Amino acid sequence: MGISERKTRERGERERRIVVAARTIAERDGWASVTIRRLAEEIEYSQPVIYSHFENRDQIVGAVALEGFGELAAMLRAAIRPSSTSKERVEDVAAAYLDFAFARPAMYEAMFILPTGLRFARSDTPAQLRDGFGAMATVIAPFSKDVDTATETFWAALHGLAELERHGRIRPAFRAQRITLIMQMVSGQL
Amino acid sequence: MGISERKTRERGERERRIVVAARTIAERDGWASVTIRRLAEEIEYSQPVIYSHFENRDQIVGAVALEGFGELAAMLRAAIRPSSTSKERVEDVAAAYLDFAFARPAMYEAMFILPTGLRFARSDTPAQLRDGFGAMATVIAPFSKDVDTATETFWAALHGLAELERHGRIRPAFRAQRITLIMQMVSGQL
DNA sequence: TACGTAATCTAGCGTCGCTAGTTTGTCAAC
DNA sequence: GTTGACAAACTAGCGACGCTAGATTACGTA
Repeated sequence: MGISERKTRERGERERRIVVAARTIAERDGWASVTIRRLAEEIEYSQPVIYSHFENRDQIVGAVALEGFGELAAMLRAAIRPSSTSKERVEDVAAAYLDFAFARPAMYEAMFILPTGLRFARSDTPAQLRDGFGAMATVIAPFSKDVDTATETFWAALHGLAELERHGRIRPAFRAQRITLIMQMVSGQL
Repeated sequence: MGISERKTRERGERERRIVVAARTIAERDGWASVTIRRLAEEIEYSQPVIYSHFENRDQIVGAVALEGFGELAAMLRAAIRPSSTSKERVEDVAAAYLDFAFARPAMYEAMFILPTGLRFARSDTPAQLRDGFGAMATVIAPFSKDVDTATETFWAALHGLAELERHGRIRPAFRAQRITLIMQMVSGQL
């Protein structure tokens, strides 16, 4: 009988609609506007139905963030062109990272600022969470013996640049120069 | 007549008590526990009194954050020892910055994560907000022609390290190695 | 057709930020 | 000393939040 399969499928589709609604509202009106009541209205079910899909609001943010990590990883990988030099690759990945952060501020917030219940560096950590790191590690590898530490530092530098610029605390006009300095850290020379 | 002076003074003291209470509660129970109701109870006045001192909750967070910027600046300046080499100074300031972030997570959150209504890079920007940057610029200056950009990048790297480690996304055990890499960025050689 | 379970809903609890409207306190003029 | 005006502080409550207990409806199975 395909009945229970249909139910499972419909349930999955409804969950998707919740996540899509959360993301859409967040990107248009900010995360403060993503309320359980509003999501329930959006999917045309009552509020408790939301809680049959997610334990709490944070987990909904987490579901959106997980999508974001997948998309960030894809963007970083896409930025790596085979024809580039090793240095250009690092530069391109850095630029792609910041582009992502500024083009999708709500998504970036879900991924790095808001509580999400996501667990990093564990055995059950989803692939999306590892993949972005992997993309960065790929371009960092040629420059470092301790790739993990170098990648962590590279990532941190990019994250800091994204956050401080997003909050208006460093000058947007000098973004390229700052990336150049990051390059210097990675490559060990200018 | 000293009556109005007394009133002004008492009003100022009450405002201090609000800020101190907010900070104390935040450091003990997190910012979510800092509610207007709780602050009112703490200072033994009704809730509207809080709003005669601050426009809204964000401004209270901002007042605490402002204190934090002053204290961070002081800690960074204290980390600069006259006997150190230029490189050691950068290293000491970096370590002091991260120490601050990890020792006072609630304060760091108020300063860099939460909405505060504070305005940076403006004519009316308070001295505290500029001073931490100044301390970093002091130790960066010997290594760079464009001190502002280099300091921004240094600051961003430290902020990123603090945030990613605070959220458990990079390995605490490798903090020193990451600082070494930041040094490399600053000094242009290992 | 009757039943038991699963799915969904209504209604509401406790809490939040914030504020309208009222009461209380204080000081100056008569 | 009484009265009136203004400032200070209070009570009470609005609308919204996350979340949930308990009632109701829909539906596959016997």
